[in-house]
Amino acid sequence: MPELPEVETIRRQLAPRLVGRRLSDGWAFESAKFTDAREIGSATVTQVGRRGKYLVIDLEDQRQLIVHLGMTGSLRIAPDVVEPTSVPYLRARWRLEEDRTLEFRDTRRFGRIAVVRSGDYGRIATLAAMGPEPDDPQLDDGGLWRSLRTSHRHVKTSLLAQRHIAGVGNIYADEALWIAQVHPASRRITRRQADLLLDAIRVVLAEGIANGGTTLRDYVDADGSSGTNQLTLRCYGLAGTPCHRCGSTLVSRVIDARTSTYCPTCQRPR
DNA sequence: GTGATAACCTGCTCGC
DNA sequence: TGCGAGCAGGTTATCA
Repeated sequence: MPELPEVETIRRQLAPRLVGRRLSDGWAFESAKFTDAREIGSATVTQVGRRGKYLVIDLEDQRQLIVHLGMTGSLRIAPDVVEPTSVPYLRARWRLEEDRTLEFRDTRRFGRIAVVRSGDYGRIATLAAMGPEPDDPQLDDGGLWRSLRTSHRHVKTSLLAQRHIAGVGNIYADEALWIAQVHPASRRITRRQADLLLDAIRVVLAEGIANGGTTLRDYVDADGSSGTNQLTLRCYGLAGTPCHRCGSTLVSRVIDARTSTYCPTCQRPR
């Protein structure tokens, strides 16, 4: 389930292989989520960027190819094939030179592809309203706290909404909340808790990038390799095991339709 | 405008 | 062994 570290890992791998190369002959699986892939025509890649969990590929003609990997999406350079439908779960494909293709596979079809004029994200509501990147200085000095104060939702739900801070998903939210000792269902957090939470988010995302992402089941990078960050998780998916900090048993609870794991002792609700 | 909830989608796990 | 139900979860749409 790609979050910021997984998307950033893929971005770093794809950038040197795509910049300066021409995409052409886009093919798409028959779904409105992917058919924009056909709109590329023929265009040279000038930059491979990222915004939150979205890959943003700049094209020479002032357009951008936007790719969201959803839960099971992968983007990689692969050998060309005559018949795209013969490739399992292939949802989009663009030809590169030298009999290579850029292919997007997505088992569950939760991903999305869009081609837009540069910066025109009106069709992609989450991207249009995306909050600052985690390393953005505007989150410092209480910036995250002030933003979270505007919402009365559960703090974890706010983190996942992408409006207050970009790129955090279920795994890294659970990890950061555990480190900061904040209960995921808190509706109000203190300035100090928010500061600790911001630091924790930065730590877990940096670890995730350093470890090449978290592979629980589907995620692979642009080389088809799994990440290793799942080996360092402190909380996510560990319900029923002892808390590394206090020894209490971690518990799992559904909060706003998202499974959340936390320590009932370290992370007490306010 | 905000918050809550259902739907999308398919492979995997578990219980019978 | 085989089948069906439930679960996983990021985003969007809909409703209150």
